Amino acid sequence: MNARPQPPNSTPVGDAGNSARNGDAPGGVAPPARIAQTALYLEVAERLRQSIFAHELAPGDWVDEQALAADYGISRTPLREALKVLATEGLVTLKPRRGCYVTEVSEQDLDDIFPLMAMLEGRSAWEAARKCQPEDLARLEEIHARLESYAAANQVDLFFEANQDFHRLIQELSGNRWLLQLAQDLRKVLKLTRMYSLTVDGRLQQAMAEHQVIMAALRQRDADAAEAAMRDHLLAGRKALARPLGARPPAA
Amino acid sequence: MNARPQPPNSTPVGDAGNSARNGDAPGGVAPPARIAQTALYLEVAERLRQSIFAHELAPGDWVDEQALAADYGISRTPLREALKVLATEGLVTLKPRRGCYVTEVSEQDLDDIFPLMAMLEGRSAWEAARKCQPEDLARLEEIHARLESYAAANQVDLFFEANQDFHRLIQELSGNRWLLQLAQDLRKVLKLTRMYSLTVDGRLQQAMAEHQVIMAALRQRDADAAEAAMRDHLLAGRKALARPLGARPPAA
DNA sequence: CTTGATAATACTGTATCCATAATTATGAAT
DNA sequence: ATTCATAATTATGGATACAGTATTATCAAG
Repeated sequence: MNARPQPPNSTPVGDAGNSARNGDAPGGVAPPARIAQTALYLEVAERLRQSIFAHELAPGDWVDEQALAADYGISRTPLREALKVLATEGLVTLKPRRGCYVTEVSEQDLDDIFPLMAMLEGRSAWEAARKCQPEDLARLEEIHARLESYAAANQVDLFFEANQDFHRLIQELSGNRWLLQLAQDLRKVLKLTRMYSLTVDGRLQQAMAEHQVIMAALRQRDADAAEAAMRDHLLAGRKALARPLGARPPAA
Repeated sequence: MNARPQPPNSTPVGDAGNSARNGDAPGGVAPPARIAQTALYLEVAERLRQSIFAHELAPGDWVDEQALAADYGISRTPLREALKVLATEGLVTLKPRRGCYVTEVSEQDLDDIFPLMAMLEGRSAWEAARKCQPEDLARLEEIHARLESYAAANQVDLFFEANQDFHRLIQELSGNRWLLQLAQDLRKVLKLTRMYSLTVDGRLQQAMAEHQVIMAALRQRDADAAEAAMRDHLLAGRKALARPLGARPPAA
């Protein structure tokens, strides 16, 4: 029992899994322009995540601490702290005395994770349907419209981004901080696979059709229907991912 | 793309959230007897969790880094790394430049978390019912029997421990590593509340009755029934917790 | 030529040190 | 007497230095 500097003025709980990002030059050293209010290790963690998602650090790769520290223009200390965070999130694996490796996601992992995501996102949709206000729905409609145009133009990358926004907004609308947290943790892991499913044949159109059902349920504020639609949407996503895995070049 | 020391020999993924513990003297310095294969920061993290669950570090408390480091007989570096991990788990809150505080769980948080736990543990029971083998069931029966005797003797602490084992084993039997991970993350947060619900009136007996239903479903390998029973069990737990919160002395 | 042991190298893990920012205490002015 | 401003103290955040262990390369023996 101690509270020397000051008992926290009733701040309920911390947001683990921040998303700080700054516009540092990718290869340059950090100039003294760091007035940042956000902890360095969190910025580094986010930057590492981006590198991992972009497969600059590919699954199975060894993470060279001093090389990265030199590259980022920082010392090893905040980098190591960031790696601890990513390890807790499951993005990297820390082997004692052997270093840090980017996590590899197996087919089994996907089979395990997708049903969970379906549950969590289904629940999000359920809660969102009950709580969302007209202005929330409007924001969803806006993203939905963007998705539509991206799908029509076959803009896979933009579609992917907007799709993330769509799902994330629904999770936020659920108003359940913990639900959001869990879903995002799993999504981070899924992003390791690069989700090539979206590039498959008519997956974009199929996804849009599924989104339509979700939107319809939300508009009617039918929680059970929204939950079912979202769950089906996720499970369909797993199926689409099932076929092409392994043999799919980046196609940049 | 780099893999200098050695490409990880196909180890799929790391277990975030280790549970390493050694028998160090609580206040003594760590002698050179550390041949430990487990990283120090993980040991420290586990020790901090125990302190938090035991309310030696109570919700809202400030965590004094150097005092703790001195107490543990280590430097601040591994302690800080451990705190980053706990922050990611949601057990503590790191405020930039202001220090580290033990997370406080609100009533709202409980309302958010319990339905999630009900979902996750329900799913665990569902998967466990389909996958469990006779020997697995035997282990469950053993724990179940212990619970029965503890309940009869009103041994709350022992009951609590065995109850954790019961739930955890079912989650393990689900064979879904990610499901286990999510459920345990949430359970850690719930443990912050000390779960006084078990001490209330006939809650132990009620919990046993609910466990009976779960066991019956598992014996018959009825996945849907097991899921429903587990879900109801968790939600009943929330109700039991609803009344007495706030006014419940430790009663050591 | 292959296989084993030994030495060298390099990286991880921990400790110590320094700078910066926040909090607190003290003093002065209203 | 109360309040605001300023200075001192203290803790956090980051960098650097050091120790220990794993890996790799070299060399010798079979």
